[in-house]
Amino acid sequence: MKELYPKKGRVILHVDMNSFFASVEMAYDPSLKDKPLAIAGDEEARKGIVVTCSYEARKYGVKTTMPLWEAKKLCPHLIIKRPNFERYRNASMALFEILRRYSELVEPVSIDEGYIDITECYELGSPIEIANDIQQSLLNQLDLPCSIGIAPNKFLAKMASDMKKPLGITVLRKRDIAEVIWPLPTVEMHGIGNKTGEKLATLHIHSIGDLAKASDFVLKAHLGIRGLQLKERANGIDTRHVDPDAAEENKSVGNSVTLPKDISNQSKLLEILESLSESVSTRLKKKGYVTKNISITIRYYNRKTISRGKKIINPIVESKDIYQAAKSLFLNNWKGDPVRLLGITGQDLINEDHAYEQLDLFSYEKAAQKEPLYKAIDKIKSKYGKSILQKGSDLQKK
DNA sequence: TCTGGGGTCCTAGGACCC
DNA sequence: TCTGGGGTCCTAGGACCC
Repeated sequence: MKELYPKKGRVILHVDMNSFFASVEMAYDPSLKDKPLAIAGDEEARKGIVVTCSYEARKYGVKTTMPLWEAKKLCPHLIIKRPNFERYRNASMALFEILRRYSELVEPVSIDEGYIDITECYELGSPIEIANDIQQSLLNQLDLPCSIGIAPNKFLAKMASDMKKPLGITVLRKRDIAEVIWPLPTVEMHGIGNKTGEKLATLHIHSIGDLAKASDFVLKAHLGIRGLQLKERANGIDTRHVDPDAAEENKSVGNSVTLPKDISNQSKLLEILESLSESVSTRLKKKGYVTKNISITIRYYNRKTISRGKKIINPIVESKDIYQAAKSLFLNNWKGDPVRLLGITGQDLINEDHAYEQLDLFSYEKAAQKEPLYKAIDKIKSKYGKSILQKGSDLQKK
């Protein structure tokens, strides 16, 4: 790893697709081009918020997360489409394939953005030429527009890609920071949201420049170590590497639904938990995980939201086991108030190939202490299937 | 007329142990 | 007649991002 990152400076690109979902829809149906388009859920089912919208729609003031009724008021002829995530995932895979033609060091960050380390790609041209080439390729081959930031590190590349949209290419050097970045309000900074912005304002820190010069002591006291990190970023310092494997591993897999109407009926709520268990189970299996921690989320009629979770000794993945855990969490914590949203998340994920190692250490020994060996094995067999039994018989030999 | 769904990371506080 | 000071693990919640 070290030889990949010698002392000399890096050249990092941040590629950020422009209004990605809307652009994908336009690529599928060119008649939508140059029209005000919003991707949004079903209003009747209380999912009517704008997920993404075209630049044409933005001219009317339509914005992401805006309720649909408000967007329609601003732009009465707004075209509305339901999200089609399979389409977006396919487009996403295609675009990262294109990016990997330029460098192996591609790190997807989300469905529509990623970093590329092109430090070693001098034979492909200058950084600006490479960025241009990437932008044109995505446009010609996928009909998808993007903005690209070019900088010596991830943070500055990210800030740079935000500066010109759509179809921008922006170079941000260390020496430009004071002029370009420092005058911006703190909330413009990646990593600072409204809450932190407000907090900083009470400390008389309004611009990114204020943050860059703020006292370590004050930042540490009010924001913890995160405050010191933000200050470093504000000074253009960011030592994170572009890691192609970063997005490979999941830390959690969850599903949630906002209900079309608030529900107080227990058996209906349990039915919903059951179907959520199935989708979480399916997704865990598809990704090859088992989980050691199930948590549920309950959002009430008044939007008050709680989460309750518990560790599970024996990793699980079957939907009936997930449902079992979710159901008991729910019954132990729900007091009968109308529910707006339910969710189930599996955390503490383990690759299924490693799951039996965990079994060896925990359930197997524990079960064996309390009951005859054959019974313990039966139990494990019924829970985890034959593949585990084979590992179990290996154990027996020892 | 309200405010989706998928995640990650961090932290505070309690339990527990030495 | 007073109750230290670590460390770790776990849970719940908050902030942030796309």
